[in-house]
Amino acid sequence: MPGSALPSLLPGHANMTPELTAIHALRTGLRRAPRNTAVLRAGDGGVRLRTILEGWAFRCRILDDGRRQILGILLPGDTFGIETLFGGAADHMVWSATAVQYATFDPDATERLFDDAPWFRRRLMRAMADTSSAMQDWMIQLGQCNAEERTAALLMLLYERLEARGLARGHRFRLELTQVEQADALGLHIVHLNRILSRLRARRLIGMRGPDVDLLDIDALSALIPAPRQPLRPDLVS
Amino acid sequence: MPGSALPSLLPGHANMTPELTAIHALRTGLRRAPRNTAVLRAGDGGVRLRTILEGWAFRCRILDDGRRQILGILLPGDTFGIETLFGGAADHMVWSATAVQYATFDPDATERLFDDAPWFRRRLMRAMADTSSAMQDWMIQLGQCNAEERTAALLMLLYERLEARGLARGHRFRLELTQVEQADALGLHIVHLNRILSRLRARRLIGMRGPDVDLLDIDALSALIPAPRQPLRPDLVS
DNA sequence: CGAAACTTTGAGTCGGATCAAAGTCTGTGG
DNA sequence: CCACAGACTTTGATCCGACTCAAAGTTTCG
Repeated sequence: MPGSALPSLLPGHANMTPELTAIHALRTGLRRAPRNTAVLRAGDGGVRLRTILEGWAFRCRILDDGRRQILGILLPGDTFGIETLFGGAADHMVWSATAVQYATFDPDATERLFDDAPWFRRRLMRAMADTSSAMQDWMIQLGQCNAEERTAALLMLLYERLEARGLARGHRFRLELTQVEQADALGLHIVHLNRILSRLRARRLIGMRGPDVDLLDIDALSALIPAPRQPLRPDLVS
Repeated sequence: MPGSALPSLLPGHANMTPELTAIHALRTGLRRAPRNTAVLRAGDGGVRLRTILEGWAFRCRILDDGRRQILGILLPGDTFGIETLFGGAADHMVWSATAVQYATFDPDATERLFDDAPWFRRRLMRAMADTSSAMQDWMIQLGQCNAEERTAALLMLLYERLEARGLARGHRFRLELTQVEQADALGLHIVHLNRILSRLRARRLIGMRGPDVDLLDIDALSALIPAPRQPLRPDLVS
């Protein structure tokens, strides 16, 4: 899906373990970007590890002729730019969907901690693996699912992610993406997405008033989303 | 795209640097799997780092109702199962497209080397980042490109990857995937893929005789594939 | 030689894209 | 506070790319 549940690399103020304190110390800056600006550009070199503190952003790639695919949605608490830690330039761009606040990490201190602290390495690598896994979830949707399935999956996923970090409850949330952006995440044309949303509304599966989404019938929505095939239990096969 | 250009973790016999020798020492086993079997199952726990030595395989996910998306194609030299190094279970399955031979790595020794050798860590993380990047390449194709663009891109990509490791030349290669598999990689129906291939053949862009593919008109094929928008040069923008 | 797997072709349908235009919202400046 | 412009959403009408169903060829392999 667009949007992965990256473990936050930045602590709140409660539950400060030594590790979180160490991560906190890497924070060198707090930046703001207005809506609709590049927060990280493809090709940017150097270490640019960042965590969204407020607002929504998304990772995306753009083709020559302007077609754009949103690769993942970044919510408060999500970290991006991990790939810049290993010498590669950023391979995609991060764009703000709302005004955002994000924390930047000191490149040298981060690299040092990465080299010295096994727990930090594991945490980063785990974050990377999670992002990969989330992209795989979304690839199967893009390749195999129809517009309705994808749309339902996106809405459910965003709610779950927001809910998990206390940014939404009661099956309601504020969807901080325009329909153009949603369509680019889903690989659909806006007009078609709009009709799918109308249909879901007409069937009372969701309610929408402006950016406010209400998942009225979670069961029905879940039923729309195809489940992954349960892997065979490893101990039951050779 | 399905298929990433993973740096090989296994050396040939020429150019043995100390690092490659160290990696070589991690190899504990050589296994064979017939065509059409699971080489790595989703949910498999424990460290299962492996390198394809011979044959083709692919990473994939499957939905309840049988729909399958191929996430990446593994060629000789490609390493998979990196994500199993960080405590997570494998989140997708690896399936053999031909009979394959693959090397397995000793889990404990691998973890030890990972903890002790910065160069090894970087190599693995780089491999992971490359896989991610390749998946992003393919996501934009799945979401934004039509059947012809995707098909041309897949064929070109496979040739380039094979050519880079000396497994193909002269714009010819043996495509070791059935059309069903190609279709599952491209997110297309077989019947439609078959027609796209016929059309490319009729236009003399490609030649196919059985599994043997010949990219007859590289320029025309490249022209079909939309280019990524060049990132703004970082030094030219703020 | 026969069965199973795979490829190819035909005909028809449908989901989603495209083109066009009317509404609605948002923010900005007067 | 209002007016206006630009961005965004919604709806209608039409078209085409891709899917579906069906069946005939072809290859592969036991």
